[in-house]
Amino acid sequence: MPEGLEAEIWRRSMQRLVGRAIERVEADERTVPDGFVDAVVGERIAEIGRAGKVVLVHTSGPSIGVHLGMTGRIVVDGAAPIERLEYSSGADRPEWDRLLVWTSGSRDPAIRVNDPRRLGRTSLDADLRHLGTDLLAPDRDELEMALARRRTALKAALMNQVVVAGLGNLCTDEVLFVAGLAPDRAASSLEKADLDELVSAMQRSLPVMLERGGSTEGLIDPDRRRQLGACPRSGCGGALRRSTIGGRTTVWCPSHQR
DNA sequence: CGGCATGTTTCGCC
DNA sequence: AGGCGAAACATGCC
Repeated sequence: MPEGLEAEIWRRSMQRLVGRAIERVEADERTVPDGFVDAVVGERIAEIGRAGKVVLVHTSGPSIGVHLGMTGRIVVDGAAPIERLEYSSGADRPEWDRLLVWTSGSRDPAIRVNDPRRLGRTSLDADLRHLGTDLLAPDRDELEMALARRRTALKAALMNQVVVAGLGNLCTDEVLFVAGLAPDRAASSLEKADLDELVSAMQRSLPVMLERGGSTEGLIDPDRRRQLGACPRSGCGGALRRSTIGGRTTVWCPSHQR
């Protein structure tokens, strides 16, 4: 579920936690660093941030980085900002809880990270300097330089967090679809006009998906990813295709993406 | 049962 | 040396 858009939704929903003190923490030792609990108990939550797909809980002590892997989600004060779990039943079983944070004056955990597949990780003061331009505020020149030095397919480059922080499989397919760029093009083959189109597509499509609820809310939605069928771009008349690019299932329209 | 899944890290090969 | 693709990781679901 989590790409940068989901992380942003959780970041916003966690603003209410600012100012509270962390009173108790339970963590799955396999998904947090050594000494994690002792390092954060007693600290006050100062600010909630985001870096790409990572939700950052800045405290009066260390900064906690929550990465949700493929299937993780965050429940805030007992309420889930994102209920829908596309690739699981949504059962939300207690044994899938990986991190529980209780704060002053709350009965439910203020933060509950639930992750069936356990590919998510929690970090302390992680070095985030290697991340590329953010998916919700793309810097055209930075993106141009990053893409120019890649020799992979365009899609693989965009999903690399060093190139763009926060883009995952679904958002990348959506952005390329809107931009009219083929995912299997060489990343370094983009011309000025292609770059403009790519940045514009990110600026137009990602905020809309964000407001609608996340990565599954684009034109290339989960139903189309399964069923394929006609290209949803008006006047295109092409047919969606499924390919493997950059090791990931890719849905695109060879008719208008070039 | 086989295959697939919104992600990252590791390994081996250029 | 550094970057790339495939495999590994871990678990649930169709």
